[in-house]
Amino acid sequence: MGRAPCCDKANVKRGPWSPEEDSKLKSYIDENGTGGNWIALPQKIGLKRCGKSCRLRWLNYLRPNIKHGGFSEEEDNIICNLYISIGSRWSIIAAQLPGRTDNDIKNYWNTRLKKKLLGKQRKEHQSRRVNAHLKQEMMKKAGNDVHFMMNTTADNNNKTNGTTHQNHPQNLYFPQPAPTAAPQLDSALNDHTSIRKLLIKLGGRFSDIQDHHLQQGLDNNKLKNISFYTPTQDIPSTQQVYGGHDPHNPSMDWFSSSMNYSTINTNNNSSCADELLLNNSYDIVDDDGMNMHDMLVSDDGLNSCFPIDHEHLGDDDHSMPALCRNTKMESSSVIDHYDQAGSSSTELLYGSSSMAMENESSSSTPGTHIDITKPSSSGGNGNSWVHVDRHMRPFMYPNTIPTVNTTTGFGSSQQQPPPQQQRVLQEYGLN
DNA sequence: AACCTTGCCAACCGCCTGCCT
DNA sequence: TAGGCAGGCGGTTGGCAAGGT
Repeated sequence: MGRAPCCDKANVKRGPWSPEEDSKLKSYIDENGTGGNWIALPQKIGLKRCGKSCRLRWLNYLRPNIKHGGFSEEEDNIICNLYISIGSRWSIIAAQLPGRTDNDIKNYWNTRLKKKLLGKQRKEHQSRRVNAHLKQEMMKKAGNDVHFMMNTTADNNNKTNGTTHQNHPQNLYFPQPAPTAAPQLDSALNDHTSIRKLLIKLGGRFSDIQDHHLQQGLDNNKLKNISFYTPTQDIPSTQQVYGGHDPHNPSMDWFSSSMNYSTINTNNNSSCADELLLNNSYDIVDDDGMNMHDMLVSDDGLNSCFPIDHEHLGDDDHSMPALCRNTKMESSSVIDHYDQAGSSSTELLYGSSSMAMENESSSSTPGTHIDITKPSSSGGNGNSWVHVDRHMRPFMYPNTIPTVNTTTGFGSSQQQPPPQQQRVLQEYGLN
């Protein structure tokens, strides 16, 4: 036996609201408020509507300062960012967008934004496949013994600085061709996963990184120590942004709206920890110029990681670090190294003693190279180059944004969000 | 012109949560 | 402490409009 209905459905009107009904409801609430009882309200007004229906009508359409349609790019970004972090918690998302209702955002996401993003993803996917194909073709032509970048320490000082680092690393060696191949989405990916993968490429980060890596075959147990931290400094004062940080329950990750490859001042004597700016993400590009994925450097220098997207790697790239955990970005740190299957294999020594930084004479030269020395039992030097480019500092979310009460609509700046929402806001550091 | 498809979105449904008695 | 009730919320539906055939 189900729950009793909240009202007598036989005696209530359903369907679209008439202007008269709207007028009655609005004028009554303007004068009297709801009286804290939506169920009783329609009887007071003489409306043959369910109390819940009245509440919804008020919240979604009649209350002041409601905006409909015309979502801005910034709002899109915020919605995407929050969706990545907390999923379909529309009321929470709506609370961060003044004038927007959860219903509006939900509809907008389901009908437009999701498709818009998937459309972008198709283009990216298509472009990536063409790039990979071109790379293989070029490698065949060049021969296996030819390297695009020399990786011996002796060569480092002789390199011409900055000549290959000006733009996005994916463009360094392989010009971006016009897409010609038919788009092919990975049929194994469901809608949500596709969006998440796309949003990673757009600069977002998932809090539930376990899910992401599990999809790539990594052992969940190996990921327990990974933490992402939300930056807390250098918040742009003019940008309306939101967010939070809970090191034990990481949630609000970053969303970098664009790339900006900045300088990492490097010299042979400095440690990597000094040079890789904390709270920034970096592209990791292998020595073939292929973008492997992003690296995140946390605010305490710990728990950096290299979530490598194997989809971008060629067959010969699987020996590159798939994931590095508990990494302190300084001298002689050891990075756990997992292969694509998630098995712990070798460790990478990552520190200034084994790190030969490309000699960059000018601080305005974007990018740097970091030599990751792979220790071997024979003591040999298994150098391989990764290219590190700094992303633009992502916009971050201070905890100072007043919560808009979408649930009552009254005196929104005065009232607290309902308990459920308060709890979730607190959980995600949005209160 | 008629029919069909698609997109959009207002409104509803039903479950969950928290408050009150 | 348990049960009832109302609020809150996310998923889903249904109707309308626009576009396509």
